[in-house]
Amino acid sequence: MLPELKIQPLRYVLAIVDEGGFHAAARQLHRTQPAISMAVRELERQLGEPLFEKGGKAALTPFGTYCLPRFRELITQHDRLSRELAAQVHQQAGHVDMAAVPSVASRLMPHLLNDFTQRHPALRVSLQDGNADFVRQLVVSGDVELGLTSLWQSEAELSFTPLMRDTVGVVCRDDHVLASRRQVNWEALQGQVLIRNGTSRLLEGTVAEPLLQQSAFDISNMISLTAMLVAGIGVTTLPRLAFAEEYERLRFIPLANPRVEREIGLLRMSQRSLSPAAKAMESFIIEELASTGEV
Amino acid sequence: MLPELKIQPLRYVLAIVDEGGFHAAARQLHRTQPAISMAVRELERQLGEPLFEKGGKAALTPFGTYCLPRFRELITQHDRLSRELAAQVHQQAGHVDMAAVPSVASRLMPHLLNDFTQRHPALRVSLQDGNADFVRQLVVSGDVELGLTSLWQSEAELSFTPLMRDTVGVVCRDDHVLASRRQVNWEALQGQVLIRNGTSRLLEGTVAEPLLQQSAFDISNMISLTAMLVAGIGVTTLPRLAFAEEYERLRFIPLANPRVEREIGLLRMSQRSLSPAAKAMESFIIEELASTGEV
DNA sequence: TTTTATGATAAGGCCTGTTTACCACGTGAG
DNA sequence: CTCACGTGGTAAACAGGCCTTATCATAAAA
Repeated sequence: MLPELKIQPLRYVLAIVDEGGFHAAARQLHRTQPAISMAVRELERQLGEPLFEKGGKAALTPFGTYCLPRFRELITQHDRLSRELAAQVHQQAGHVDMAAVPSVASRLMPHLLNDFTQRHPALRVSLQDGNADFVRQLVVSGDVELGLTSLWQSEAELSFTPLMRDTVGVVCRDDHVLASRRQVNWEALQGQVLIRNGTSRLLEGTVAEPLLQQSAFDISNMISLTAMLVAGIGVTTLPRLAFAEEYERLRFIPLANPRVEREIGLLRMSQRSLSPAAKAMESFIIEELASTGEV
Repeated sequence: MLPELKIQPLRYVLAIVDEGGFHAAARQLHRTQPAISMAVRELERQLGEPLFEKGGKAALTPFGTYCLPRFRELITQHDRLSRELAAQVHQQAGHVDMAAVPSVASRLMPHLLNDFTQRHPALRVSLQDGNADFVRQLVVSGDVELGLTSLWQSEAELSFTPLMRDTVGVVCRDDHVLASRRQVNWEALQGQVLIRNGTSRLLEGTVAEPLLQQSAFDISNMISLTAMLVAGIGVTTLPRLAFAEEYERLRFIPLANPRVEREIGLLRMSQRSLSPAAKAMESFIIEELASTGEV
C-alpha cells in the first residue's frame, strides 16, 4: 500500500535541486545522468506524482516543492542515525555499565577510570559497587556488562578473566599482641575476639575455617568494621586490597599458614557479546592489569 | 564512509525481535527464512558489529539492543512521510492557494468552497482577492496556483479556462431617468455623470470608449462607489456579477449597444503542474461551473 | 535415539540500478 | 539561419542485490 522509499533517490532529488540540474547532480554524486533520471522517474512512479516539470529544465512541481524539505528531513535523520551507530562501533561514543566489589571500586577504579577516559574521552562509564554476590547478580541479569570481583565457583555461562591475587591477612590495632608480627598462623588467632565480615568466607574450605565459629560479631559495613577495630574490640581478616590503609592505628599482617588468597578478575557473560564500548573497557582493563599480578 | 542503511532490513530486525525468531519473522513478512538471515547479516556487515548473538536463538547483542529503538524510530519517520505523501497524492490532505477578483470571491466562492469542502473534507483552501491584475500577478509569481478572474490578453505561459460570461451594464439609482429601461445604448449615457471604476476598462476597444473621457471620478473601492451611486451623484458601469444586489435603491441595466462582456475563467500557469490538491480544486470548479454559462 | 525446532549455507533466477551510446529539443553565437 | 552545445530522455547491455528452493549443522524436546 504505502511505498517503500529508498534513501538514495531522495538524495538524488536534493542534489538535482541544489546543483540546479540532472547533469550537475550526476557529477556531484559520481553517477551518470541517466542513472539520476531513471531513479527520479522510478521515485515519481512510486509516489504517483511527478516531482519535476517536464519541460527541459529541472524545475520542481508544487508537489516536488512540498516534498523537498520532507525528503531532506528524512535523509538528515537517516544520516544522524548512521553516524551515531558508526561512532558506537568505532568506540568514539558509548556507555559502559559495570560493577565492582567495594575494595576494587575504591582502590583500583579511580586510577583505572582516569586512564580509561584519557584514552577514550567520549566513552561514559557507570560504576556500581556491591559485594561479590551482588556484582555477579548484576552481570547475570545483564544490568551491567562487566564486573570486577572474585568468583566463588565458575559457571558455564560466566566468563572469568583473572587479573590479580589478593592476600588475606589479619587486621588489628597497633597495640595488639599480633601487631608487630610479619606474618601470622591461624592458630595464633585462637582465643582472639574475631569479627566476621563479608570477606570472611574466603576462609571456608581452609584449615582456618574453625576460626569462623569463634567469631563474636558479623559486620558487613566497612565503616562500622573499622570503627570496631580502631576501638580495639577485636580483630578481623581482610584481603589486603580491602584493608583501608588510611587508618593509622590499624595493622595488616598476612596470614601465612594457611596462605589464603582471593582472585580478582573480570566477570562477564560468556555467551553474550559486549557492546563496543564495553569491549574497549574489557581490553583496556586486561591490558592495564594483566601484568600487575599479586597485590 | 557512513553506511547507507536501507529501511527494509531494519524492518526485518524489528520483526525478528517482535516475533521472537527468524522463521516467525519470515512468516510475518511473507519472506523465506534465508532472506531474513542474509539481509540481517548484510546489515551487520555494513555496521561492522553483530546485532544478534550467534548461538542458535535470536537474542540481541547489547549493540543490537542499542540499535533497536533507533531503527524503530527511523522506520516510524519513514512511514509517516510515506503516508503523508500518499495522502497528498490521493487528495486526502493538502492545501490550495488561490485568488479571485472580488466579485467572484464574494458572489461565487462562498457557495463553491462550501461544496468543495463537502467533497474534499481534508483539503484546506486559502483565498485571496484583488483586482484582475493582482490575481494575474499572484498566479505568475507562483504565490497561488489558481486564479478566478478575467484575462485581458492571453499569454503563452498562462492557461485560461473560460467558465462564464458576465454582462456589463449601467448601475444607477432607482430614480434615475435610465432606471426603468430594460437595456441601454451607450449614446444614452452621454451627458451623464459617469463614475469610473476598476472594471471600466472593459469598455476600452468598444464604441463606448468615449464615455471614459467624460467620467468625473475614478473610484476603485466598491464601498465608496456604491455610496456615491446611492447618493445619486452619478452612474457607473459594472459587470452584473460585480453589482451588489443587496442595495435596494440601485438598478442594473444591461448595456445593449455595444454589448460588453467580460469572460471569467480559471487562470493558471500553463507549464507548471498543479499540486494534487489544486488539481482537485481545478477539476471541481470546471465541473461545477462549466455548464453555468452566462450570468 | 528420534523428532522437530532453530539458524546457516549454496546455487540459481529475477529484478533493480548503473553504464554506455544515442536521440530530441531548445538556445545562443557566429 | 545554422551550427554547436546545452539540456534531459531513451535503449540495450551488464553487474549486483535480493529472493527463492534445497540442503545442512546443531540443539532441544519426545
